[in-house]
Amino acid sequence: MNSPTSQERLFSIAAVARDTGLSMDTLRVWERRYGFPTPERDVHGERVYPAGQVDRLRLIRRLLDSGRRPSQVVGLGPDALAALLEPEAPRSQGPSPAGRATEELVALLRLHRSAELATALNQALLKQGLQRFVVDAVAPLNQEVGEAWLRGDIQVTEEHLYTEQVQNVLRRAIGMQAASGSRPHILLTTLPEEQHGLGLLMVEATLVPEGASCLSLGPRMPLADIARAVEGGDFDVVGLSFSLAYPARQAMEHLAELRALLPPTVEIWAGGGGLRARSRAIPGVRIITELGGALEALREWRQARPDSGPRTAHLPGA
Amino acid sequence: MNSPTSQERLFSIAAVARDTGLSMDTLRVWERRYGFPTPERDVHGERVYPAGQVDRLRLIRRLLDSGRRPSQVVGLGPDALAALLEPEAPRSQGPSPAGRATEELVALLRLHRSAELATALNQALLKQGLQRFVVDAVAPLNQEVGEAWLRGDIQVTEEHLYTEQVQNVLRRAIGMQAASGSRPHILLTTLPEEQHGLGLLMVEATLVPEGASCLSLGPRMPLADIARAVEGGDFDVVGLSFSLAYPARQAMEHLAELRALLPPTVEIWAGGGGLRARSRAIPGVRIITELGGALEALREWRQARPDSGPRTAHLPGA
DNA sequence: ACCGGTTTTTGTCCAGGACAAAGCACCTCT
DNA sequence: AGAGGTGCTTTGTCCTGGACAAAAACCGGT
Repeated sequence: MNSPTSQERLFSIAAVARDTGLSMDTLRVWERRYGFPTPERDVHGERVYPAGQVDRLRLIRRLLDSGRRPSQVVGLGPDALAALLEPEAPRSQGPSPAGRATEELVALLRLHRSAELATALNQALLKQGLQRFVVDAVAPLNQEVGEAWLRGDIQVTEEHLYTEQVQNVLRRAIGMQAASGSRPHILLTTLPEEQHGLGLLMVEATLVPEGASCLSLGPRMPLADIARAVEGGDFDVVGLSFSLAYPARQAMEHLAELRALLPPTVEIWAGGGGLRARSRAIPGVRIITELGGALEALREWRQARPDSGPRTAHLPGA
Repeated sequence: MNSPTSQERLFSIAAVARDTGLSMDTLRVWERRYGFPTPERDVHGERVYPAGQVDRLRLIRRLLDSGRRPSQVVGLGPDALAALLEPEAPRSQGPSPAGRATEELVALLRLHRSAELATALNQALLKQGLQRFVVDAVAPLNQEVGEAWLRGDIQVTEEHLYTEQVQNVLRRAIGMQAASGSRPHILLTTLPEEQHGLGLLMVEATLVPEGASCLSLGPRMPLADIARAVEGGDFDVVGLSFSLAYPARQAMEHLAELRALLPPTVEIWAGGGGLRARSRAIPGVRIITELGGALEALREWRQARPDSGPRTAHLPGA
């Protein structure tokens, strides 16, 4: 009860791993190789990290996520780290990457303005309609929030608040759409190491108005269970979302694995920022690089099976 | 493409850890101590688990969750494991613990009946009203689903589906309630190791109709960030939810830690199945053992500050 | 029957080594 | 000059086998 702020708090290696997203192995090997972090030891000889080093590790994590390599940044002092993080912003200096509306919404991302944020989101939804709302409002907001978080302009709490509010709006809107039962039947989920579930809702919000039957299982579904669900479920498509934070290498690997588990008649659509077109394509897996691509995939699927959907094409010609 | 089913699939230790919830350390130490699992080795000498052993590990995990100890069950053959899992059911043989309505809902928990499930949930909500819906329908359903999952009656996908649907219903209902802005201001979240976010929504759904201003940050918020949010946020209460799956020991520990971080004027309300009244109370932390307790806490808070809420008491007498 | 102390069980952490996959620079061939 | 291969460096993950503390189970005494 003395002075909780003055005496710096200490964290176990497991706690640090949780808070930073770095594995315990990585933390130990960095210490060995780069001389940072330099945890103290408790009575039992176990690593104990002061809060300052944890913060520094978080900065490093941000730099890694934005493309740097560990040898460049681990072991840099706090000031040097800050200097590296700053120049990120002006790289797209001209007209702000997101529209003005987006910026105004970001400004509402403070805890005491949550109600206003909800109102603004709902208004945008009403004005634009669900699909355009997702593409024109939520998607750029997502990106902006992500970047702001990378820069440290936004607190964890505010990022969570944002996620919650958008989720509320999207879920309500999706619920409004009557379940059509028409084809294709799409199973939506993410792989187990995915952290963010928002992308899933965005896809669902895009597809449901088109009359597709989406069944969302939420995030973090083991591969084997996806396969089992598809076996007994009469699905045409499995849709997967990969956020930017997704461990890049594993994505393709797991997709290939899943492809092997599913019957070839079931398509796999995979999308999201975590799938930059780095690797070559996997046969039988459709990579969707932007939100609109989901609509395109849907259209093509229906064209290939003209007997399925109730309202396949709007115009006979185009 | 030969025969994907005949040749058993192989999993890396990391994959098994993800799928079973056991840590890699635990998997290795079990192998050393109990002689199970017995993974093969790949070209590089790394452990490689056949699918059969992974399934067996999942069974073991269930038994551990239901109270057994590793020495009893690790190393048991598949048949012995199944025998142990079976007798769980008839223990509450009489009138089914959950009402009939609950059982009917559980029966809808199949992937191809998701629409019916949603409809049934919504009907129940309309009939009972939000608060009673949470207490009388969702809470027993939660428990029933949890038990069914433990017994293996329910697939992972179905459990996720349930969570998604209930979330949809609750979020919509909560959104309907106009934000009152009146006291108390409650910050709702869970600690980082919490897996389930449903409890949070249930609390919110209970409190919002009473005119409390709830701000939910969703699950998995680091302690430090909770403290930072409260500092600048004008909150009266921090509400935390602990599911049954929460690592029991750490709960009290972390609550004490959080209590030290927050100003003493801010109350902490903690509830959920993860807090069996095992340990002694922490001063300044209110442990809420059942859902109704949240309402009670709210009432007492307002009684202690008669000037705050707009509609504190309904009747002057009782 | 309950309670305090002792023993067993069990998960986590440690050190330090090894290696493959990814990234990167350089070089060659068309 | 660009496409593509080759070799070096970086980096995260996995390995072994040991140690130990917290929790659970046990046990004997009142």
